[in-house]
Amino acid sequence: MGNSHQGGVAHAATVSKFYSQTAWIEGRAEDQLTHVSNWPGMKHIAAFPDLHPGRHGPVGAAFLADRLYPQLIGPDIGCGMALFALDLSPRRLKLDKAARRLRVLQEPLPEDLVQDALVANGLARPDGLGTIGGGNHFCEVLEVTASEAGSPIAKGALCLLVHTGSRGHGARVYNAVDEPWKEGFDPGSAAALDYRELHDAAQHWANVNRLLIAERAAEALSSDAALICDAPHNHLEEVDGLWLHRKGAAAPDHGLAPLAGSREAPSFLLKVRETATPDALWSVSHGAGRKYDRASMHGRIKLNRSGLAAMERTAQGGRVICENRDLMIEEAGAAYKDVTSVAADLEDAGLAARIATLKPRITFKCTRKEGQS
DNA sequence: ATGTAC
Repeated sequence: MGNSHQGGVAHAATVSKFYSQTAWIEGRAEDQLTHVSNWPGMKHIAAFPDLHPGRHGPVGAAFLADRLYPQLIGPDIGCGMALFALDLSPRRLKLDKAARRLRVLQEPLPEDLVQDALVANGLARPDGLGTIGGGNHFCEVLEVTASEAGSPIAKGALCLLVHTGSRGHGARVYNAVDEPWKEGFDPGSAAALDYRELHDAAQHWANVNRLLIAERAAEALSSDAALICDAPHNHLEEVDGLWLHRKGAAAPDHGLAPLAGSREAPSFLLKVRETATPDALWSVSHGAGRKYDRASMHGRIKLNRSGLAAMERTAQGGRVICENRDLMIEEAGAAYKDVTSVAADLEDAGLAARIATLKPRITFKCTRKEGQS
C-alpha cells in the first residue's frame, strides 16, 4: 500500500496504489490504470480505494503529466463536494416536511437570481445555474453522529452536502474540444491555452453552483448554511510546470474533504495530510466509489409492487427524493463500495483521518418530470 | 454529465 512501482513498459508512468489487498477493485479499472500509465507524457498516477472503471480512464485517481488530457477530466469540469454547517437542530428537522420543501431544488433558479449571480461572480452563461443535475449528483441533509478533535462540526449538528458540478457549462467546454485529442495537448499549444481558460471558468462556475444550491436548500429549510469546505474532484491544476488531472479524486480544501458514502451508508469528513504524501498527488478519494455499473444495477435490484416508495425511506429512517425509477436503482446503496473500508484504506495509507461521521437524513436527487417513469 | 434530438 502506498508503495510506488514502475509499470512493465518502458517510459510508463509510476503508479501508487493507496488501497489494500482486500479492496473491491475491478480488473477493468486496473487495466485502465495500466493503459493510461502508457499515454505520452504521463509521469505519475495515484489510485485510491474508490477506483472504478470510467469512459476514458479509471475514476478515483489523479494523473500527473507533461501534457493536457481533457478526456481525463470529462464533461463535468469542476464537479466536487461542498459541506456546509446548517443552523438547525435535528429535533427541529421534520423529515417529511423538509423533504417536501427541498423539492424546490428541481425548479430553475428564478431568472432575477440567476442574473444577480452571473454579475456578482463574473460568470458568462446561466446553463442551469442553481440546479444539481443528474447522475450521482445530490443535495443532502446529514446529522453528525460522531466528531473527533479538530472537527469543525460538533456531534448532533446538521449539515448539508452538495455534490454537483458545472452542468451544461462544463459539458459545452468539453464537447467543443477539437478531436482528435487522444495524444493530449502540448501545454504551449493554442488548443491547450484555450482549454485551460475555458476549464478554469467552468471550475469557477461549478464552485458558485454549489454555493447557490446550498443557499437554496438552507432557505427551503428556513436555516443558514455556513461553508466548511468545498473540494473539487474533476479538474486540471498546474503543479511545478506539470499538469495534475483529478478524476473522482478530491483536492482537499484547507486540509478537509468530504468522503461521500451512499443513502444507506454514512459519509465522513476527512482531515487530509496533504504534505506528507506527494505520491498521492495531494489528493484523496471523494466517495465510496461505484461497485457495480449503472446498467448491471437493473438486474440486481428488484423493486416490488410498492416500487419506488420502498426506497424513499432508508433503513436508517432517512428520506430520499428520487422520482426517476431508473436513477433510484442505479444510485442504490448497493451500487457503491463499503465506504468504511475506503476510509480505512486511506487511513492505513497515512493519507487522511476521519474526523466526523455524517448520517444521511434527506437526500434530494430529482422530482418527477413529465414523461418520466 | 449534459442538452438536444429522435
